[in-house]
Amino acid sequence: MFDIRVIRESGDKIQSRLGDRGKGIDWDLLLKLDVERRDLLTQVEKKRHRRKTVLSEIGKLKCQGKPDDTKLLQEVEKLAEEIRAEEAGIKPIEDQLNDLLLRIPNIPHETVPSGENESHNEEFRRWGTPPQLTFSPVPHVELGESLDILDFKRATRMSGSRFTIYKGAGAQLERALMNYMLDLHTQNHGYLEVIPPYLVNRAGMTGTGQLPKFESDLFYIASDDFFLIPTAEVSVTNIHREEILDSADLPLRYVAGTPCFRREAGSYGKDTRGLIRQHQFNKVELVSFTNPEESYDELDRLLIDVETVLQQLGLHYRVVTLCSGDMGFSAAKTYDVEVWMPVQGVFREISSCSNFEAFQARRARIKFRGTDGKTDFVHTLNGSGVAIGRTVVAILETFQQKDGSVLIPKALHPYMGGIDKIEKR
RNA sequence: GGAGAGGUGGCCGAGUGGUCGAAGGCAACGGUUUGCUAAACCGUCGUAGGUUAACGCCUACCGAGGGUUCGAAUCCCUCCCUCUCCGCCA
Repeated sequence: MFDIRVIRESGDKIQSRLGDRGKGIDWDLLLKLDVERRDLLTQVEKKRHRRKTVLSEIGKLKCQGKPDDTKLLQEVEKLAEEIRAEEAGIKPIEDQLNDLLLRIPNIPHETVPSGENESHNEEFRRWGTPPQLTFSPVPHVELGESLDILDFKRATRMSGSRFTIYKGAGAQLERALMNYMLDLHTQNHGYLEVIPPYLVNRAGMTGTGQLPKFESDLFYIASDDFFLIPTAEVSVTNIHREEILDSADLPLRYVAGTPCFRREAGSYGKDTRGLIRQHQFNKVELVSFTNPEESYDELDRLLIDVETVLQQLGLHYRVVTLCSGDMGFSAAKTYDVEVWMPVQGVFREISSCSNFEAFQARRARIKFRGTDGKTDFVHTLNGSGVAIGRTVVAILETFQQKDGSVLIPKALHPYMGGIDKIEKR
């Protein structure tokens, strides 16, 4: 979200930096509403001031036991009426202005490549090599079913498409990954583990940028006006909503392993089979709150923390810098980490690490107090560290053996109760 | 779900109709004093919006929204939240 004052002063600059992302925004209307609002506000405030003055005069007379001054009473009554009418005129203007502001996406950082879609993303670095298999790899769906660790059919029966039952070693693998990642980030990388709510209210969803624009992507509980979180980013970032943090406490780093719920509206026909795109999936999420001048260092750090997971698991991946057109609404800069999927022979997103700068902080009113006593908005960042379901896919497909079994990466052994291989039961 | 109590500045806490954006305390910050620390003393010390070149000035906010009144932190209504007891439940 942008400060209307900044748009007022340097709207042209913002417009040009937004580029294609700023298409469809009515800048003239924005500025017109801003002027209208301030004019009306000035008028009302003058009248309120006059009213206050008159009221205190009336009060003084009362206290002195003097008779009422009808002239003053009349003036106050007239002012009250005018104020009420003018205030009523301001409200819709403010609402409209606010709604427009909430629908402007964040400005890409200057280091973000410009481009319309993912074909313009830039590879930033690459780690490892694709596994050299002596046979043609089996897709994780068939592998999971033949090992009896994934059950898509029965899940569909009770919940529809894009749901899965994990069974036996499959469930254990999912749980092992979650615990391994949480331990890594808390013990080695200094994040504080939290288990946040999975249901949040409208204000929370607006704070991180899901609302008002992307309501159709969310599962909604109408009876209580709750939304299911599409990512722990929402609840963890909202931990500090409407707070003023102490600059000395920054950066604040949190990690949460939670289920995520996404309607996947508009993705019909995409990744319909398997674990890749689910309505419910588990993810370990990293969230940082930093001082503004430190946020890009923090993004680098966050990215490395995420990459450590894949390196320890021995999964081939690459990091891409998203171009302006492929970035999410709230992000100023995003690195996607893409893991190698041997069956499809492509890299698939397994983590997304973003710096939102002050975009979310402004919406959620998360500030810090500097040593000079002044307050300013923090910068927020987050990254998946990493998506569990897709990690399961990568492990199954990368470490599968000719006999249909799957080797478990060493890093997970302590979490798998001594098993180092998943075999048919 | 039922009954009751309550929501005031970073925290504690006073304030039941006008002079209250709000006493007092704690914490914090600046200063004086001082081997150091501590203590004492003085001062500063909420958020947001508008306006100004700036100092500043103005407006709003005592959970949220309405209402009563010339006037509301204070009275009334609705909602939200917290706490206690009961019910239910893991």
